[in-house]
Amino acid sequence: MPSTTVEDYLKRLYMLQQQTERRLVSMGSFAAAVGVAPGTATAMVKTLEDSRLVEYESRQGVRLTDAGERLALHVLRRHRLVEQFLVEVLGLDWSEVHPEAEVLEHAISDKVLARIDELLGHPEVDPHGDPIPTPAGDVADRTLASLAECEIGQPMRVAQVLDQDERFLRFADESGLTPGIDLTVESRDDVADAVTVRAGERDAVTVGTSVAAKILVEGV
Amino acid sequence: MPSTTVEDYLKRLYMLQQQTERRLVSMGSFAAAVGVAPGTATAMVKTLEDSRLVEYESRQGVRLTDAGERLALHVLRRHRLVEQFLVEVLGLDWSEVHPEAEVLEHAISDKVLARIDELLGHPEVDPHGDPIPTPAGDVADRTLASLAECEIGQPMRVAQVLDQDERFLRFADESGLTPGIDLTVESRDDVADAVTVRAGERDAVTVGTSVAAKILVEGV
DNA sequence: GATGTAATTTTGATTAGTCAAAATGAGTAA
DNA sequence: TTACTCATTTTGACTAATCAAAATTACATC
Ligand SMILES: [Mn+2]
Ligand SMILES: [Mn+2]
Ligand SMILES: [Mn+2]
Ligand SMILES: [Mn+2]
Repeated sequence: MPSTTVEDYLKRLYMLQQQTERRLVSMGSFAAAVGVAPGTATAMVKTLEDSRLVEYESRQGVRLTDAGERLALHVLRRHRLVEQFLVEVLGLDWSEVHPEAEVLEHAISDKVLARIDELLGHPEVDPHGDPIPTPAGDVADRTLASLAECEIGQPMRVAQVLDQDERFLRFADESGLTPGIDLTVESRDDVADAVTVRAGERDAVTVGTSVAAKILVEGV
Repeated sequence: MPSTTVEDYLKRLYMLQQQTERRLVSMGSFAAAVGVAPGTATAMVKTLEDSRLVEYESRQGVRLTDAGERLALHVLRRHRLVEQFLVEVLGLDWSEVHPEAEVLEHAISDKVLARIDELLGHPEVDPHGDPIPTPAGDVADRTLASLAECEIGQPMRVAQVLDQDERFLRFADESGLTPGIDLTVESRDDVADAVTVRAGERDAVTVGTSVAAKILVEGV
């Protein structure tokens, strides 16, 4: 029933909300995230408000209602299950599935989604380690540290990579920074703005802090 | 690049053309097949003509150009491969895949399509026995007889079922009239407008001629 | 040839989604 | 207070896709 466009707006809003205090998202950041002109976002937010999918206070910001969040999580579930499917069943590379899923997430029926979920054995995360919401709309919230802040010298395991960019993901792959890989942070240099990690037998890899911040790890 | 709407118009036009002499399709039948008002079809045909996807002579009819046919066959290929995939890989029933494919055919990239094709072992027909166009746009044209006209008493094999309706397909399934099944036409009664067929050990099944005409068979 | 019918095209409107640019307003600095 | 700045909203316009209903036209019939 909701259009592809509406689904994308809601999904974006959900993701933005996760990073804001009081879940309130400014029109400016919303428009930028969706990739439309500010006035377009204002217009769309008003129609979403009419459909009771968001709450909106002029000049204050916008936030999802419960119905809106439910829908957003449903889209997110489709997106991530599709990504996992494309990698596990069709053998695509994790660096190329995001744009595919961005389209397919709007074309998968509940029935097909359920079959995919089954075929994959009800996975909890997608190829990037992003948690897959349950059909009921629950999202596991692990509190993960990033390579930029975790303890030095402790054995860690990569759990999640916070960037869908194709080039970034290929780089992460080549550097052995993919979900499931065990490693330790060898050193951190604030002046050089760099972090050095070692994964098993591999050569140590040094990356800038902004990249380190996108690799989330859990204790092992 | 072409919209979902354009893809559907072209696919429909291709299928209609197959049934007309000189490949010329009247506006009335085109509009009806797509399910829009006559004026809507006229408007769309004009924009398709601007894109050189169809030839159009006012009050005469419309026909695909080579470029239009190429595109139509590409959509048809996606549609049928998706149907086959849904049945073979995800285990959906052949009676329910058509509407799913009607949406998914617009959301599958060339890359994903190639992987699906590979995973399925390059099938030549979809679950209904419809031929799957090659990537180059070639369609195998078998000349099949239907149960309404084939020879009586000869061993035959069901090759294709010409109706995507869910209820019809469930009925065909229950009657054992699915692609691959061997059978013989026992008798044909013009007065009763009925055809009786027997498949292996099963009880004989009698159907009306209009149904018999939708079940295509090949000699075995 | 005149006329009637039915298919087709044209016209006028509508909805969803979008942008550019003008108008507005809330908060900051003076 | 008064001004200024920058985010936000409003306005006016556009495209794709659609429909209902009026106008046109090709064709068959008388
Ligand atoms: Mn999307
Ligand atoms: Mn992902
Ligand atoms: Mn379709
Ligand atoms: Mn089919």
